[in-house]
Amino acid sequence: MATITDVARAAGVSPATVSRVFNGGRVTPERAERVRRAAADLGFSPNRVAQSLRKQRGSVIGLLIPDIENPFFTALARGVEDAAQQTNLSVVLCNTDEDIEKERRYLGIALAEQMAGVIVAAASRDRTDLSALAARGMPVVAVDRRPRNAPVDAVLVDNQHGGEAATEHLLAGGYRRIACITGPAATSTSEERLAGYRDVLRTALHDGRVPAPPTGDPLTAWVRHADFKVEGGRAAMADLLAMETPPDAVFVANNLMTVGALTALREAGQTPPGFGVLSFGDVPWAALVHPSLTTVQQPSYDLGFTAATLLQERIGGTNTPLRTVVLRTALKIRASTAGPAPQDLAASP
Amino acid sequence: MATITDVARAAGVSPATVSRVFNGGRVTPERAERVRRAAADLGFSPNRVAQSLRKQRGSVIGLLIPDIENPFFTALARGVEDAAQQTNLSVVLCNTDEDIEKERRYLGIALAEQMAGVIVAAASRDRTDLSALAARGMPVVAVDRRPRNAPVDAVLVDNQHGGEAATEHLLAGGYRRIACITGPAATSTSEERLAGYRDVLRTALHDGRVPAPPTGDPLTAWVRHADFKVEGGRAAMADLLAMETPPDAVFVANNLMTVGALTALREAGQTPPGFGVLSFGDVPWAALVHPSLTTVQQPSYDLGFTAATLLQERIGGTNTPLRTVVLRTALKIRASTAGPAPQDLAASP
DNA sequence: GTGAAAGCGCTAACAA
DNA sequence: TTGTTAGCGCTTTCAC
Repeated sequence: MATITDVARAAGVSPATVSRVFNGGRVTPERAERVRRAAADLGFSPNRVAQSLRKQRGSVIGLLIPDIENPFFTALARGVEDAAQQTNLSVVLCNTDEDIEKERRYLGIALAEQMAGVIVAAASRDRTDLSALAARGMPVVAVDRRPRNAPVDAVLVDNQHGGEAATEHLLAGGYRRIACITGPAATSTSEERLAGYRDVLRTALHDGRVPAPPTGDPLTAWVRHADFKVEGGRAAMADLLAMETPPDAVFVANNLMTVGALTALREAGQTPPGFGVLSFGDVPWAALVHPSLTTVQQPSYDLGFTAATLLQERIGGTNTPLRTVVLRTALKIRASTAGPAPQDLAASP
Repeated sequence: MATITDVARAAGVSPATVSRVFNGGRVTPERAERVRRAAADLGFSPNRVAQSLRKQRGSVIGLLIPDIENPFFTALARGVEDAAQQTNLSVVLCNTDEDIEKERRYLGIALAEQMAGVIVAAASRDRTDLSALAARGMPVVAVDRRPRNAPVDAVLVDNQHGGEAATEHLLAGGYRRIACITGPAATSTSEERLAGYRDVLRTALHDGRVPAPPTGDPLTAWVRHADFKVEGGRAAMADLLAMETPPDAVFVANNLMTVGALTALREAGQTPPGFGVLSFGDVPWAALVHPSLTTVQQPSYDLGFTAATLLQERIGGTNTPLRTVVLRTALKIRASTAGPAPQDLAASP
């Protein structure tokens, strides 16, 4: 592998000059040309490791996501990658598996590899610790999920609003016993979507538009926390269906749990829209699901693209105050929430 | 950030001793303990960039895959990651997008970052160029797809056999006009799966078990090449259905194209098993697809795990001759190939 | 505009 | 077993 010194010798200049040619320093055109030719001849390409060591900063950005098998995050990753192309930073994808320990390890690696910056969808709102990076002055952008008390830029969606819109829509469709399957309580997105659900439901209960469940806190009885995975969604839905007074619709807080919930419904012989189903986030290959699913659409790609853009600004040295960008979701109405089955309507008082 | 020199000073030893403590050199227990304590106090963790520069080899392995949005590859990636944990190498995921140029860039980065090794699912059988890595002595393992003439270890599945089993099964189910939607001709997996289809079909034509299509080469008439993506599968299926004598079953060479093909079938008012559908590779969230799909199951996770294991052996310095590991696929029979509709049976002579 | 020289943090060869 | 020393390939003063 040719080094900068080899090129310098071949071009009859000093290594410093070669470096300048490749980094936009001032060099007379004639010598620059000689250097470039020599470099091409030798197949030289600068050693990024040496560059990183010397500059105390690499040209890789780390992207920490909790579930590489969730299409939401792969779309987000694509957004990050596309944005990163612009500055020829490369992206390292790290799958944290919703595991705080794995996440901690990867953050350590980011530090040890002197990465240029990190984009993180935090495994936990409270336990994700970004302080070491901050201390080192490494730029960090939080994406999708907001870690508490971390002094970082953030790119999020309007989760609460999405949760509200979803629940309103189910109410408007005639459903009266609306359940919610949300994610881990330690995740900001879970809680915000749930909060949206609760706010709308509270009002509806107050108005008398909706009956209270026979037992328990009406804002809790039909709520289940799961793990954002398919199997978790299935189990939660099965649990809801086994209740004495089961719900007649469900708002599911992410795409994979919706897949699980639909499976459980089918096993129980229920189908939308007789039983209403609304998913936060598009279900992958939803075209194959019948009936088509009403969803709160997430701008997953843009989430990634925006985060990478902000990060690159910081890496470039921007000193603006911390920014939080909130991207809009949109309710996409399809068939799965068209209204409860007639017998259900008759049965409700 | 504390350096090895800081730790050395704090512990009253030389930097070399500190290095030895962290790399398994011989150090008296007492001093080793002092070093460890000092390191802990200072929050020291070795600078991986400096390590890489000095050792001329990093602790990152590159994984180049053609489509990060395909669950087959994300499962494979998980396998790689899990295997890599064992030697605490980290994995950089690079999405080449089936684009030979992007792939070339990433291979260059692998070199410039002095990665420990590379696992690659080649974008092209003929045009993927691994020679620069070979020249540099960087270990490489090909996974899923075999690049031609590259002197590297490979981990593959028995594509041809899978294609044969699939076609046999459709024949046995009573389908008589079996189409094949395969991937790009430049990809080894496409061609091998197609070869399996053709071999079985050729025999069946010869035996007279199957009628030749009215026009064209019987081994080509019902074959379509697409791009391994959903939309490509949809278009290919639509094209097949528009034929004067359309097929009555299809063998689709990958999971995403199957999603597309199913969409096209639905649009045309056809449903399995009346129209037989068999997918090479599991369709994501297949549980939601009705009827359930017969598939050639791929060991995607193991593909990745095995590849990473081989790679790590090479990185460790194994000098065994080149190995090709072929993993078995398994035909998983479900409902989508249960046999053609009665009227079709009646109609065929 | 150019080159000489120092040094980023670490490890490996050698000497003690 | 331990320390000293050199150097991985690059960028960046600093002097010219």
